[in-house]
Amino acid sequence: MSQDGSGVDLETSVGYLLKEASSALRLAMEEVLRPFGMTVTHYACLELLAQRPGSSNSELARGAFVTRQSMNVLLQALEQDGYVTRAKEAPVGKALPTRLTSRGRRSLEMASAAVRSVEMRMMAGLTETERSNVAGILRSMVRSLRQSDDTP
Amino acid sequence: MSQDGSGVDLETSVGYLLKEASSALRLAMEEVLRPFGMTVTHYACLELLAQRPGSSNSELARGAFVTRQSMNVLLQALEQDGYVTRAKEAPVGKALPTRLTSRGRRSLEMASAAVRSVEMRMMAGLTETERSNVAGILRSMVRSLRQSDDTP
DNA sequence: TGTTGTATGTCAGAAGACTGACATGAGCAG
DNA sequence: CTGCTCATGTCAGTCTTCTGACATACAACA
Repeated sequence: MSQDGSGVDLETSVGYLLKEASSALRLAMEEVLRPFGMTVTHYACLELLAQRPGSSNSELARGAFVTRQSMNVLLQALEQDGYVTRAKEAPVGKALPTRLTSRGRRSLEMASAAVRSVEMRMMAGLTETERSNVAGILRSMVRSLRQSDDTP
Repeated sequence: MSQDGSGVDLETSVGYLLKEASSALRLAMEEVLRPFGMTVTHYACLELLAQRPGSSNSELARGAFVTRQSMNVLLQALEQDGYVTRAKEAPVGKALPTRLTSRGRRSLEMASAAVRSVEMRMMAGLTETERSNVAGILRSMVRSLRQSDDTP
């Protein structure tokens, strides 16, 4: 409708659509997490800790797709507010294992239900075949994008 | 592998995979745009203006998935650097039509080629059927997510 | 006419994330 | 053992984006 060969047609560009989808997802998640006073990264951190207890700051940062500096700031706040506990000494290296407190677990439980409802809504408009393909497609794109990304 | 019913399994969660994919795309785009001294939002703004000349600040903001306040800051910088021109008076309402300068067009041309190469790489790992399905899937997810999002 | 609602541009302050930098600890080659 | 590399934690400063707020402009309507 708007392209003649050069340039990127935003209407059909998968990159643009991907950005749009992630933006919509982010908005929807922020909306359901707001009642809990929780940001998306905040929630991601707790969810990661629930599935991988004892993760280090750097591991959590990678899992939440932020820098370890950003995750560090968040972890300090979460510890101060009693959602997580961090080992005072590193059992090995410098990595300090982090774990959820019972308060963190309770908080996560509610948030997780809210987030699940968003994901359900997101998948609701897809056909059965689409639903079974989407994960593989996204994983393939990630793999391709990282091809010559971390090999400079 | 890690879930028993409650919680969100990050390994298979489409929401998480979507976030991961958009993060990878963002990183890859930042990498190819850095040589041009251009951020992703910066590029998105120019690309939007190329396809929809005369767009207003608010229209550009919606197209780039940021707030109009953020886009306003960017536009002021772009105008000062000579990439765009903004009408001094609104022909109708308050919206100030914005257009690319020749410098902006030249700058976009190079950036656009770089971004296209990233998108090509992203699609490279997909099968023919996946390639023809991905746009529809993303659009469906966006539509579902916005269902009761802007109807509070 | 004037009132109400919606959309826009813009300023100011706050929050979140990033880059840069430094020190520490582990692993490995020599 | 020593030097090198890599990963980690953390502090500091900066940047980008967001939220909040206000004024303006048009449209719809009583």
